[in-house]
Amino acid sequence: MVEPHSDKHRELYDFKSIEDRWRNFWSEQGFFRARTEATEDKFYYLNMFPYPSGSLHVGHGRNYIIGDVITRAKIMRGLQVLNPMGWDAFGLPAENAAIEHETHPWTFTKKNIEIAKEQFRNWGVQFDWDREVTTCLPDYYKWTQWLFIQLYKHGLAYKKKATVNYCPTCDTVLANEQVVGGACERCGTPPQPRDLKQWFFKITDFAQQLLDDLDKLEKWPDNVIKMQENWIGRSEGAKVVFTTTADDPITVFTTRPDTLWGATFMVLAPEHPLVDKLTTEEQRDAIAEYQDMAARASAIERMSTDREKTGVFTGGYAVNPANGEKAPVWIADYVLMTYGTGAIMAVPAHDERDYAFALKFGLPIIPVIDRIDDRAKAFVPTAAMGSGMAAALDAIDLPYHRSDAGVLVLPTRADLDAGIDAIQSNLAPNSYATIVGARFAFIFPDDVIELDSVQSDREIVLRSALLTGSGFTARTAMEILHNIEGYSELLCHAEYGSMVNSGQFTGTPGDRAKLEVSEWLEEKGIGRATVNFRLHDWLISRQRYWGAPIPIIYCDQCGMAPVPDAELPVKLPEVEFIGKMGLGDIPGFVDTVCPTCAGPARRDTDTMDTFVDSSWYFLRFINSQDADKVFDRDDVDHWLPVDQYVGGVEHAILHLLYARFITKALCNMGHLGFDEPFARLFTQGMVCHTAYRCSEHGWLFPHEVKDSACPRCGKEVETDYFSMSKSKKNVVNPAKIIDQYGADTERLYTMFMGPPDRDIEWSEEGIRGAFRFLNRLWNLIITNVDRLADVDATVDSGPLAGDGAALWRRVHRTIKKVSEDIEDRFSFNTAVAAIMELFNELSAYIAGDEVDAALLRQAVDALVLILSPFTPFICEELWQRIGHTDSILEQAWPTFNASALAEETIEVPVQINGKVRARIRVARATNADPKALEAAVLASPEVEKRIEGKEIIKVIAIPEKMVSIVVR
RNA sequence: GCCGGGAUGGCGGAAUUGGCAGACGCAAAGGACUUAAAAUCCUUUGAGGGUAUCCUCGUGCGGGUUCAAGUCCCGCUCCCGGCACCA
Repeated sequence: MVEPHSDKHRELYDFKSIEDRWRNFWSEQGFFRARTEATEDKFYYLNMFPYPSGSLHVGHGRNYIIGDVITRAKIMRGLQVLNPMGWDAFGLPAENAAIEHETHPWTFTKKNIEIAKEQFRNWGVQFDWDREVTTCLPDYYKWTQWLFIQLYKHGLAYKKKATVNYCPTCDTVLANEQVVGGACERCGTPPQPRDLKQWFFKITDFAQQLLDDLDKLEKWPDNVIKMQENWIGRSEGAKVVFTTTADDPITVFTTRPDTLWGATFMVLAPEHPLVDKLTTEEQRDAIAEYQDMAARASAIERMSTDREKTGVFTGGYAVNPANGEKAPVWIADYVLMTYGTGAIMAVPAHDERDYAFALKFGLPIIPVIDRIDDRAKAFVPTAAMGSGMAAALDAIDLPYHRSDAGVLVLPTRADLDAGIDAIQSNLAPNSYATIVGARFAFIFPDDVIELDSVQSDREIVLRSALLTGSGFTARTAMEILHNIEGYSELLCHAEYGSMVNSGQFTGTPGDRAKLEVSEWLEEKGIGRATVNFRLHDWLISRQRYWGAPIPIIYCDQCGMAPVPDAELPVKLPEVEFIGKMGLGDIPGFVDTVCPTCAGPARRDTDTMDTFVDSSWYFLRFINSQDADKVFDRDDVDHWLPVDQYVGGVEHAILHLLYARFITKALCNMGHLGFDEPFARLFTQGMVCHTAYRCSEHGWLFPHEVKDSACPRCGKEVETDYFSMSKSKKNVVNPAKIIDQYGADTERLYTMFMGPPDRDIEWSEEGIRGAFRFLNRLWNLIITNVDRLADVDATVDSGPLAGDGAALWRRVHRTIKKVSEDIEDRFSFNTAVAAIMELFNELSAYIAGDEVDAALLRQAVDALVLILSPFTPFICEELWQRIGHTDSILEQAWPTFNASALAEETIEVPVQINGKVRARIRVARATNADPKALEAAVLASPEVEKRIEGKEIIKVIAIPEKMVSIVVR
């Protein structure tokens, strides 16, 4: 380490005064003000804008510091950078806070915005504040309403009935997130379902496009792409129409039209509209009771997947169009009204759920798809073993298991006939055996009955009952088989095998079956191939105050009409205290005049989902100060798509899907020239911290816990890592860190602590490490300011040797690495590590005997420049101290000299029999040529010694990598 | 259940295209400075053995491919996330 001559007078790293000096500098200089009309290469960086809920913690900081690092580097690259910020300010928490404090939601929101802005300033995180948007202000939501009207005019916004959760105690509609554990989050009352007419956006029109265009998003994380795929949930199948005992037919969606012949019953969702018509008088009470229970159960919560199947027979029947069989119609809550048509054809032999249901309620199960693995099992109960059975089975040489209960034979498809023959001819009188898998049959002494139809199912049950006598309870053949040990895995499968027991389609191979049946359905006019999506239309109506009012007017004479553009925005009424009510409860709000006939009319009293506000804000930033139009088409086309979008993975589905949908919709309408809003997406991980919890008194602040005991009851507290949140009392306040160590230290540690896409634990020790590094950096440069004065940074690398040459190479290698890590790899932790390595080498070099002044200058300049995006305050200060007069942001990002990357002599590891045994230095030229490299290595004394007296089998020489020698 | 992602020293993590495992930082131990402590600086630090120059083992587990595997293939275990009775 350097021994500075004037140690006692050395200036200490006074981060407070340094950071105060530069805190306003960058924004005052306008470095972060993007010129909309600029023609240089642009870079639109965007962080997901926050909901202003209170002060931000160090975990939030991670998000914005990433953006600040990237944009500072891009500015130095000479790009026209746009990094705007705004507030996703509508929503429930503000409304709740307003209710709690008896203030207006805006009061709460405004205060939080001020706090957050000050926090950004303290972090040194810069935005183009001239473009700030706040979704709850009329100059923004005017355009949210404009967007609604555009969608309405293009048929993409429509009204229909939907169920909401209504809390009778609070006398208000609850948002889904207000229903916690099946009860109102505030009063604990179970909510009641209520049907209201509500607005929807027709996102399903874009389902296929939203799915297809995921392929375009090459620079999105795979997991987000997958989540969106799952959410859209495309599945290919067919719609099939079943006639019924009521007048109306039942239409079902199935992904397996090839299993139609096995559809032995139908199941409707309890709330399916046809239930009423199909229900017979005898069943009416039972059906009503079940419907009631289902309605309540769905409100209480989705139960786990593996709960027992329940359901009730309606008394009505449908007709299977494939084989004319009567299929009883049931209702059950495992069929969802919200997917497909709300009705299914149940194929119990090839669907686990239908199988369980059929078994429980005694409905016939007929296999119609062959096994693809050819496995089969035949069971002969001990009582059915005739005298010759054992010998006969031995004779055909099949594997079998014997137990007290009987013999379980394992034939393959080829042995089936021989096996059945052997069993049948050796059955004891009045007994039977069974076979399942590649073939389903009951083997009676005088007959073999295949389980191939509902009739044969009945016949089998009758004959078995006769032979068994009293105690026989099975209602179906499959029920008999289900009770035989060892059979269960062969009774139901969902593979695509050849069709069997399916009339003229029997024998159709599995890879064609779906298609051929679909075509046949279409020919017969009883169905057709259909694509179904899990994605539903987007319900945007909210019965709340704190949101953008839906700009629709209802007139008794003229019907429904949008508010004319000139009358936008429809402002939220300014009322003192809102409480739990919606707009309908505010006197005077609904009253308006009809835009068509000027007669009295009513306003829509709902507000829009806050996801609508955030589904287009990235467009508004381009022309946010334009009061006359939402955006300028040319400007928006130039600046978008967003080059880099960064935010939490919790928005991987809804926000990103809605933003993509709105972009596509606006593009279709001709408002935009692009149809994907975000070219590149990055989702950062959360910052976790220890949280303390007492089983009795809940979450505790760390300072409350002494000797891991609860301060109130003395009980031992549980500790675990959780992402920082106020409710878990484990947030780290950046103000405290900044006060103690400075913003640069927080920034450096935040970027250094781990890969940015992963969750990570905040560590107090880590912070001190970052602080120590900045102190070392400060001390080294400040104590060497004299040596740097008036030196030109142009290095003549020719005469450099030894440590000098090594440092020179390190400087250039580090520039390359840090550039790639920041701009391409999103690997800030390794960029910081590389800078630390450069610093360590620089320190050692300075402490040495010979110091090349130009090299020192170049190294220090480069170090300060490439570190500056991470720690802008200290770097800006040092930059001035070492004699520069311009701001760092006016400097070009340093470039590396390619010739500096390669060393003159390179150390080549030598493996002998797979283990590294030596390292040989060879010249660069030698290393480039495999032959020369091999020769040089074999000739080296160290290697010679190692392989002496051994036979060389093989030598692999890979230039730039290593040499591997195989000896014996 | 299905779909993603992950597992590397005491800890956070690095190894970018199959090529020297453990960069960088933290923590710990020893030393220097100090009356002392803190701060700072120096040294050591995957495990085991020889204690020198070196050898053996080692990236969740079990196999495999290869001159060479944290990295590729097959089969598991555990953890995290998403979806979940989706027909």
